[in-house]
Amino acid sequence: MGRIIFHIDCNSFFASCEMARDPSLKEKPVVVAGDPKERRGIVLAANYLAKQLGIYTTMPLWEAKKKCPSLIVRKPNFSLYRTISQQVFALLHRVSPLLERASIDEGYLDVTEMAPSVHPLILAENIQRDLLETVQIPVSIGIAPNKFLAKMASEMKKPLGITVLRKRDVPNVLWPLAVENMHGVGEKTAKKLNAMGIVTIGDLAKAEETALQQTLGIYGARLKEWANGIDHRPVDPEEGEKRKSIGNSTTLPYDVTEKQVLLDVLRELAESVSRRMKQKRVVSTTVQLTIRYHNFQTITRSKTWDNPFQETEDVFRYAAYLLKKHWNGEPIRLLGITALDVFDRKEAVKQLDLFHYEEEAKTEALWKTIEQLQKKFGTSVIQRGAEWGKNER
DNA sequence: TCTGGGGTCCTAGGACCC
DNA sequence: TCTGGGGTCCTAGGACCC
Repeated sequence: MGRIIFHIDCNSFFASCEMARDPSLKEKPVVVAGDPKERRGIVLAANYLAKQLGIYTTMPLWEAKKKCPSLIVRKPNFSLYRTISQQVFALLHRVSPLLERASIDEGYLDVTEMAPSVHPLILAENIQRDLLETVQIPVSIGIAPNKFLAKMASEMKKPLGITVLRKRDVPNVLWPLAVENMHGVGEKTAKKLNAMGIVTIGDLAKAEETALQQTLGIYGARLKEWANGIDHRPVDPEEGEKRKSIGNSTTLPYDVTEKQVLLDVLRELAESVSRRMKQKRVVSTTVQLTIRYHNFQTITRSKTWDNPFQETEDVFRYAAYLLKKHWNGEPIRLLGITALDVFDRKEAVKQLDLFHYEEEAKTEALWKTIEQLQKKFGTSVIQRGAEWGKNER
């Protein structure tokens, strides 16, 4: 039995959020971008009017303004985006709890079980209309038998598109596309594939597996499967919720060499990471420090400690240790702190308890052995529970 | 006038243990 | 007086995505 998977993708999400909050922006070209004075002047999101003028995400803001002098620029407001994202997912969750969050603005829904009672196309139209009416967020929806095809389908019609992609459509629809249009193929992989003579998704689908394996490793085999429309990954609600790391980084307003300034920045980052860890009720044993130098060379250095931590003071101390140890003294453009492999605080308590019990069990076993030896040889040199101080004197 | 900030997954080498 | 092979953990970095 085939599955029916939806991929729901919010169109120009940050820009849509700004327009939802301020409807006067609707007929105007809008981007969300940071402050160029703080060296954060790149486009994070562009609405469709701005996109029509050739403006795209990651474009430097000055370039976008050159293309459109009347461009409206909004500072990013992440708490607004998180709030609206929650509203979007709350609505999707009411459709079905088989919902996996893939990022702040996209998710997968497994509606296989609903198919007998409602036609998928009607369902998709309802979802799209509800989201537009209740939270003013336009979405595109891809409908397909698996996650990969659903993702590819949602990309095909924007904004407010609904696209069905069946397995049998793959040769006609997917294979003619350039390989870099495929989800999972970035700049580097595209270059490698092109060098092997693989230009289209169709070429990839028919490529020889051993050759792929050689240049791309295990990833090559997966890409080939996807290119053939095969993807067995389940829609897993848990997967989207569990965090594996929590980090914060910041580009500094100028390249910094003063140690005290760097430590002040680290403290602020540590506070933020610690606060977020507490919110999520997780702890970690590994801190990673990211340093981006003035020339954009970026290094990461990490260290694992014995005891789980969560407090600002610990995060800061560990990050400062890494900075002291690894900074080569050159001007720094960006600093970041990440708590890696976070886990539930309750697990940490359990682990500590287990450790405790284990140690106790070992001690207990040792005493039993000693008691047995004493029985056997009839001496009692060692007394259980003896007060060592007294005995020694 | 260059190039944000939040993540995930995979690889690979060395240490260490058995 | 020559040097196996598997498993796990730690660390660093690359690629990708939104």
